[in-house]
Amino acid sequence: MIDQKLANLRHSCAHLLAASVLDLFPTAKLAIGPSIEDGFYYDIDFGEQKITNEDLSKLEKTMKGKVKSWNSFQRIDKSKKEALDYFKDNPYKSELINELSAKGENITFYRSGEFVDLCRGGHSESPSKDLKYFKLLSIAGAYWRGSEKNPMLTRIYGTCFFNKEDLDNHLKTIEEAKKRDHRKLGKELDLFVISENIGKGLPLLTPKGALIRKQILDYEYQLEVENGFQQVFTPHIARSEMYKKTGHWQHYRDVMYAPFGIDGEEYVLKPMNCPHHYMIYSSRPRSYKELPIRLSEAGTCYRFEKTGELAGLLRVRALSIDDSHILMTEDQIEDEFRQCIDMVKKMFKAFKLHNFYVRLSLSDPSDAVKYIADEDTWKKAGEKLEKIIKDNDLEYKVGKGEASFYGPKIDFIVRDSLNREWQMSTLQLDLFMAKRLNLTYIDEDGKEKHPVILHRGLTGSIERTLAILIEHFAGAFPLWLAPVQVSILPLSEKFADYAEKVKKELLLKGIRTEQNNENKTLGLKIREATLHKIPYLIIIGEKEVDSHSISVRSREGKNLGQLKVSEFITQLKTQIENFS
RNA sequence: GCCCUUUUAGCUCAACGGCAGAGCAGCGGUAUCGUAAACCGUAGAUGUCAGUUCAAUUCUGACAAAGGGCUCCA
Repeated sequence: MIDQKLANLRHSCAHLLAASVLDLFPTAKLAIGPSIEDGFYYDIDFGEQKITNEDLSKLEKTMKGKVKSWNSFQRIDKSKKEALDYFKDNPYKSELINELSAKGENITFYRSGEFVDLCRGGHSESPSKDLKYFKLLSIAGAYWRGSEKNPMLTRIYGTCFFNKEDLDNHLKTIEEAKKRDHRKLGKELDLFVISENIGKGLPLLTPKGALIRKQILDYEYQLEVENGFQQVFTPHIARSEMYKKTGHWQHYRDVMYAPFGIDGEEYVLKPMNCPHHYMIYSSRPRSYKELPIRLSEAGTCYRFEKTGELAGLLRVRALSIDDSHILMTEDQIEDEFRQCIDMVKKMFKAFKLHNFYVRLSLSDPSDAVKYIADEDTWKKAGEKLEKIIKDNDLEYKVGKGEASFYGPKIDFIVRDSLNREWQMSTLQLDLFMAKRLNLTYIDEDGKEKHPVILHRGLTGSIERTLAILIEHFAGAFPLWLAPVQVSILPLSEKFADYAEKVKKELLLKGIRTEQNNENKTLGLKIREATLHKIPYLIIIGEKEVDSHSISVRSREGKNLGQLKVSEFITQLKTQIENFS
């Protein structure tokens, strides 16, 4: 958590920015300027004027000059009328004032130097002394009050610290983080490409990228087998009619691609796997004895994401969801959730992802059109999930309005290299769909009942997971995930034959091995392999050939000395098997 | 989709409105080498389409793609 003093400093810096903006752009209209996790921003309506990055340094200069006369922030209480009068030309402030007054809250202004702004307070006590180490970072667009129906304001982001060292460190951290950006590493390590000819948001996995994907899926498959899941396989399209029945047509239409005709029937690309799995369930009568049925598939889905939303592998238009649908009786809910939570925890441990949090995603009753209407069922489902979270000792935040249209969910959120949050695992409780599609089972009393459905995404999206893992490991994947595990570097062509023999031995034992016979110096070969983050290098020269051994070097630069091939294989195997 | 920014060779970067230049990678050779860059040679580019101009990589506009945000979301 950010301490209040720093937040106050940053908010004060937002005031300073706003005052300087008015100096340089007198007709600009201020909206709001809060402090945020890594700094602050101010949203401003510049009207017809355009502001560019060059203006940021001008603004910084003005801020540096202005702050010298800012000795304090003084509170000024105003009546609604006085306040509205002061901001009569500013629709944003007026809107805020009217709202505050409607809620019966006090209306306070704060003065610093000659600048006065509507503000609830929380400032630096001596701005002229403390407010020195700041930087304006970027210009962005942001809709007033976050709604795309409102006008777009210009948002200026900045950051601020109490001393130069903290500021420099922060800026350095941002630079460092850019180096582990999965798009940059994806190119450098040859893991995936996005071709303009194929289309945006449609990543192509290269052999190395595809290998990591396979490793992830193989791991999950093993985990699922241990937990009683069964794999299915389903096509990428389905009749539009199906989605009209599920309600996706009404609630999900804007991310589905336009339908196309086959034999006079209307079809769409599937935006999720649920209906396909349900139809497997309903293909024959089900007994309560069969439940829970856990169907699973890494299914590729197609979603229309707006251009501006696409981001490397983190947000794509064709995504593979490691999707499962568990159909069960009501009294199996707790056990199934517990099992899935354990699987998620285990998987996160295998990926060494420790920095994640849990979000209980509920509906937002004020946005009723977004959800299937039935308040009682929603309430019941939400309470059930909250209890499950508590029973499993998970710390959580509540995400109002984050639910799926068919039910609340437990989401697992991780961060990327730029500290942005991304949802990975998701466990969704669905008390609606079985009834709606008339999915049934015969219970012990001989009566037909509707199963409860748990939608489970283990990583959520394989593409996103790949991106998160690339950034998390900075490309240096643990041995079990590394696309190339060992590279053999013969000192010269003379040793290529012996190297070939060693390579065969490793390949035979399932170690992913490459051999670099290029006519290059050893130093260069080591450099290249290290830059490609290959976990182990085997160096072969006269010594090794003579003693029937190999020399091993790790990607960290450690010389592990000379050993027998069989010893090395044993070491690798142990490491691979005990990764989690 | 919207706001801001960017686009020069496979990659990283140069070039006042006046002949587009380098390093690495590639290709052809030479050296047969002991733990992060051997040496010589060679080929390769201004995102697309308009406009202004005697002259455009450079200025203007449209389009495309990419990046940072907003909205949305796995």
